[in-house]
Amino acid sequence: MHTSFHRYNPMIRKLESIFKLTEDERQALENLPMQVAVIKDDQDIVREGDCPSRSCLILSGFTATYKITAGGKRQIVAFGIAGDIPDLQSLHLKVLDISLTTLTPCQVGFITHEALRDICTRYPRIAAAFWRETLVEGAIFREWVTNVGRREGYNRMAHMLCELLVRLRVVGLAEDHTCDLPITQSEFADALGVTTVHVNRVLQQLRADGLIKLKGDRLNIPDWDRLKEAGEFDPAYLHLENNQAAA
Amino acid sequence: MHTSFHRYNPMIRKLESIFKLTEDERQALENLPMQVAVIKDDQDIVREGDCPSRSCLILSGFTATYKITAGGKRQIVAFGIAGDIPDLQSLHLKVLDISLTTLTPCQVGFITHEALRDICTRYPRIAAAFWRETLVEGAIFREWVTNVGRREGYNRMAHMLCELLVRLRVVGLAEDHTCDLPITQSEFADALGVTTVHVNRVLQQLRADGLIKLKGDRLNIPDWDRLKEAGEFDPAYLHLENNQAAA
DNA sequence: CGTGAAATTGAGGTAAATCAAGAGATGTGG
DNA sequence: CCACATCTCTTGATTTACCTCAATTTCACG
Repeated sequence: MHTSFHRYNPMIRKLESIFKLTEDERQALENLPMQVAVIKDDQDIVREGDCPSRSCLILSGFTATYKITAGGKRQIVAFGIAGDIPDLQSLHLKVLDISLTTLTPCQVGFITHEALRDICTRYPRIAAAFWRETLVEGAIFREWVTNVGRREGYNRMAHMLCELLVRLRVVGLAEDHTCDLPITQSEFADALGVTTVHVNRVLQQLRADGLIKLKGDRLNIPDWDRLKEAGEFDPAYLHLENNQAAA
Repeated sequence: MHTSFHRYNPMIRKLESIFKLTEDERQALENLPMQVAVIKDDQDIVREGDCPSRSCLILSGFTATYKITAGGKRQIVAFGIAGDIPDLQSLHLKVLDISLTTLTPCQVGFITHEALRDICTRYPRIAAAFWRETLVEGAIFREWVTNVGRREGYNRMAHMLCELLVRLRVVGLAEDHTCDLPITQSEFADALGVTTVHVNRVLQQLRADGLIKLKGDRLNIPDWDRLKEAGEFDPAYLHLENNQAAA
């Protein structure tokens, strides 16, 4: 079925960059029952405290996984892009400890936990691949702790931009050193643990230093090596194995 | 076998607080081949970049999972206590993105990935339980990002102490509101993304406010409610389900 | 009882927060 | 198509939480 192949493209593409799927496994993934929905921007998909019975595959658009502190501040703990399943954890953790929102209009596919459990039982390698996905997600969290805990604003932002570009490359959403990046400065602030004002100043500095060109939703990185250096960025934690996107 | 039961106690105890293990499953866990080792304090168990062929179950003692930035700063991204398998990720992620060190003398059990894969194949519920463990670990990382990104030193430290106490309770290493906590101020600093000096000042403030008593390795929390409030601590992210330790 | 690690204290400096205001964008409805 | 609201970005002035540097004191322990 061409349509269903197309739908799953970003996730399958990501899995195939690590595992060689058998024809059977690929078929099983393509035929996973999925309810596709189009969601406006700034809409919560699930909320902290929910007990969802399905998980959400991002087909297009950007999402943010976030928490609100008792003091009312928002911390974004992850950005989601095409191919990600940001709440896959809910397959094994009953109550959600995070909220998930769209940053842009998104096309998402809801897959029931039942269907996911079923495919995991029948295809242990797919189960391992999903497990692995959540482990990579964990590795990214570790890097974020380090980024927020031990780097200054300037380098922190540089690191974030490096990560986003590489992840977008993996799913074919970046050509070379350019990509669409519809994330506002205030959203970056919530992800980096700084204020909007500071994000603004740091971005200006990065521009002035010739490390990035950022205009509207469009990011271009004229000097990848220097940006990587500024962000102390080593893509090893993304566990892309031999994927060229890391280069 | 009494000895092997004893060895696995902390991990099995943790799993059983969530899953009801069948006799079969419990036997399989107790019989997991494990190479027990005693390790001095401040010894790396594995290092970033390693490709280990086994994972490490902590039987006793405290460990830290950390990264070193290009600038030479250390960020601790997790504390490990009895029952944890801090490098279980290496089962599916070939290259380690973190280093693991002992903070105190530790008794650890090395379990080969082969043995782990084998038990996961034969007991899918155990596979799910291990997967779940790594998901809870991920949830803790998310909370740490939030803690470091959005709370001030004082509240950040309060939060950390709350988390440690609850986790120690789960494995029976805390009575009521008291526990052994052999973590130095400089280690707390590396975990919280602040300096040792600042940790010291913040701890003094917490003591002065009557929220904690901390003398040497011994932590006592005279006013749990106020400490929780200061740390904005809600144990939901630890996903303890009905475990009393969360109370 | 000495010795090194851990904890503590003080003084001065800085990255980033806060507060406040304005300038572009972008979109909506009349 | 313009008026108006709203969101995002930008800039400046001031404040502060935390850092840096540098001693000193306390403590654990062989």
